[in-house]
Amino acid sequence: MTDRESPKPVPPSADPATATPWAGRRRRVDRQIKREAVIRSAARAFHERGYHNTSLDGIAENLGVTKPTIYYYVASKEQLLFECFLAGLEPIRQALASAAGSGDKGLQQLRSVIGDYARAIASEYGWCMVRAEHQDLGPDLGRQIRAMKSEIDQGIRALLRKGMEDGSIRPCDARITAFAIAGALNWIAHWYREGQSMSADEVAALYVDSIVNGLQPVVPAGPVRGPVPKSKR
Amino acid sequence: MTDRESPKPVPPSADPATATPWAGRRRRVDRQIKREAVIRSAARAFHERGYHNTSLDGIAENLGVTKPTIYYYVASKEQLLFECFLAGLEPIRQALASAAGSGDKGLQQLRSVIGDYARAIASEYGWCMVRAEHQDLGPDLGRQIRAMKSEIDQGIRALLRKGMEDGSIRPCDARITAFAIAGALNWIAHWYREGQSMSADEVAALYVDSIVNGLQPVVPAGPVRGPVPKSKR
DNA sequence: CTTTTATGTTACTGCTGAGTAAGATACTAC
DNA sequence: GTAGTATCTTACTCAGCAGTAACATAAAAG
Repeated sequence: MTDRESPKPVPPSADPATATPWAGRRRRVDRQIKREAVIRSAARAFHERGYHNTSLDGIAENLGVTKPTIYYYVASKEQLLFECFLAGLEPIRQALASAAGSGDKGLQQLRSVIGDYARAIASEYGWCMVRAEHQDLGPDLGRQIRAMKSEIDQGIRALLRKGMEDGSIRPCDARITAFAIAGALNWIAHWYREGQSMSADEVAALYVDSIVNGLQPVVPAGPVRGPVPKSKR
Repeated sequence: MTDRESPKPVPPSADPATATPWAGRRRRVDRQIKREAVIRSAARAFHERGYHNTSLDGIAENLGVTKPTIYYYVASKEQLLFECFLAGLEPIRQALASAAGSGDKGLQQLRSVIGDYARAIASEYGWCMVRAEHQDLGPDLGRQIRAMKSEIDQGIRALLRKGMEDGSIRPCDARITAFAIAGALNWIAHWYREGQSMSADEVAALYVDSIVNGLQPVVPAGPVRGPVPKSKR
């Protein structure tokens, strides 16, 4: 057949996104780095073709490697999706944690979380974080994912309630509003592509504005509170 | 129940959701009805287990039938997903069309669309409408789905622009805002389940409120000309 | 009753892709 | 050098499932 001599001609990838630790001849590169490269490559592939339409052979090929190598770094395809999920979730967790650390009012904390959340979803792992389904993972990992998603949800609801208590957020149904906010943000994974017209920061800013201010032409109920620097006045 | 004398006596099967036209002994039932039952059953299964985790054998079993029968009514699994998508999309199309028919201002039209959209997503086909991926369908059907999704998106953007022109909607980025609105609504498919605490109408109303009014404690600048209440502070 | 057609079934095929066993090769340590 | 180990490959197995062929039966038509 077309079986030429196949001494793997490693493609010297220029784009850091396609870069692979298997580029050079060295074999003993930090294991952790290779593992992360596997996860990263998987995340990109899942995002592009969807989890079920992505084969491990394909992921391996993108890395210039064969399938068993994947298994050398990761236990299973499920595990791989799970790791991608974790990578996408982590920044969101941190966003909630750091917001809680500030002494700001509820609305201001929420603004900060929404911005960070938007940037996280726009990242490579955003899609996996949004679309990792418990149905695709065994009962054990499935439960874990559900728990973590719920944790984020509860965090947003808590901020909403806090804002309602301190008067920075108008009274609303915390459950539904949290769903609406998360949904709006999660959807970013469906249309945003890096390197297109808008940067993640720009998207984040517009989302904050959109969610916080809604659609109506409005007048703030009072003088701008809190640490709103140099912009107005 | 309120099931009156119907020309189609399907005695057994209590829950109308699980009802199947293959219940009785009669074979010659309206073909269209059976076809719709297949699509409906598929939609439910896709929603529960995900498209790729659902086998046609399973769908058939739920209907009390075997797989080749499915193929008697539908050309392929892809086609089946496509039909579910169409069933979910149609009400949204109608919502946009009927809103455009009214003489209302942009914001009011959008309110109406958001409500109808929310109800549509909460329906059985909502999940399929949101989650049908062009990657799961061949190039032909994939293109069609993309086109229709884009059509909805453009419809929402048009309403936003209209509202901005007639002053009923504050100035904003139509593209991003449309994405945020659609995302918030689409997410309903991920958490809403019929027969739980909230009806689709209640959800729809809360979504309209949330999207239109945002989070800030505000006072509409619209018809009410009165001074800003000093309730706060 | 006989023929035709609509509707279903049983019993397959064939492919794709996850996961594995066993062995090869390069790196490190001694 | 040689032994030991980390890393990667070739070459499989095996199950699930979309899709099909060929046959069966009920209803309608003549």
